[in-house]
Amino acid sequence: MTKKYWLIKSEPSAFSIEDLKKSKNQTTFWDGVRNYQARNFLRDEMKNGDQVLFYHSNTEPNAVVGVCEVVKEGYADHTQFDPENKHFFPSADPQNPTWFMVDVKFVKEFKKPVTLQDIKENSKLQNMRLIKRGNRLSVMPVEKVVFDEIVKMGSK
DNA sequence: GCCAACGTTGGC
DNA sequence: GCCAACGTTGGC
Repeated sequence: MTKKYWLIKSEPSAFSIEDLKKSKNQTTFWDGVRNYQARNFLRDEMKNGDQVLFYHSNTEPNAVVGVCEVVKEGYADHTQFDPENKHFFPSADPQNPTWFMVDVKFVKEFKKPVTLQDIKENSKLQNMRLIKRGNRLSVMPVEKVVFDEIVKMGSK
C-alpha cells in the first residue's frame, strides 16, 4: 500500500495550524466537511500515514503552511447528528452516516509559508486542482511530486 | 465587502 | 430528470 498525498483547506479564523499544534497530542478530528467528493476521499481513500498539506484559505496570504498526517481513518462525523452544531445535517442516519472525518496529527510547520502566488508561479505545480478555476474542494489529492515540491519550497 | 463559480435543493 | 433559486466557498 503506497502512501498518498493530500491537501486540506481551513480558514485560519476557524482552525489554523497553530490551533492544530496546540491541540491535545497535536491531533484533531477533521469535522464539518459537507461535500460529497471530499467525503469520499475522507471515507474511502485517506489512510493512516498519508501525508497532508495544510492550507490556509480566505486569509492573507492564502498559503500552504505545513504538513500533517492521517492518524485515524474515516469514521462518522458526529457533528452531523448534533442539532446544536452548525454542521448539523437533519437527514443523516446514525446507522448509515452521510458524513465522515479523519484524524490528523501535526507533523511540521513550514519555515516559510508557500503562498498561492508562489504555487501559481511554479511551473511544476500548474496541474494542481488548487489553482484550477472555481475550485472549491476542501479535501483534494495531490501528486507526490507536487507534495515534495511544496515541502521543498516551504523548507527553504 | 464583492462577486464568480459551484454544489445542492426542490418545484414541476 | 430538468433547471432556477439559493447558499456557500474563496480569491481578490
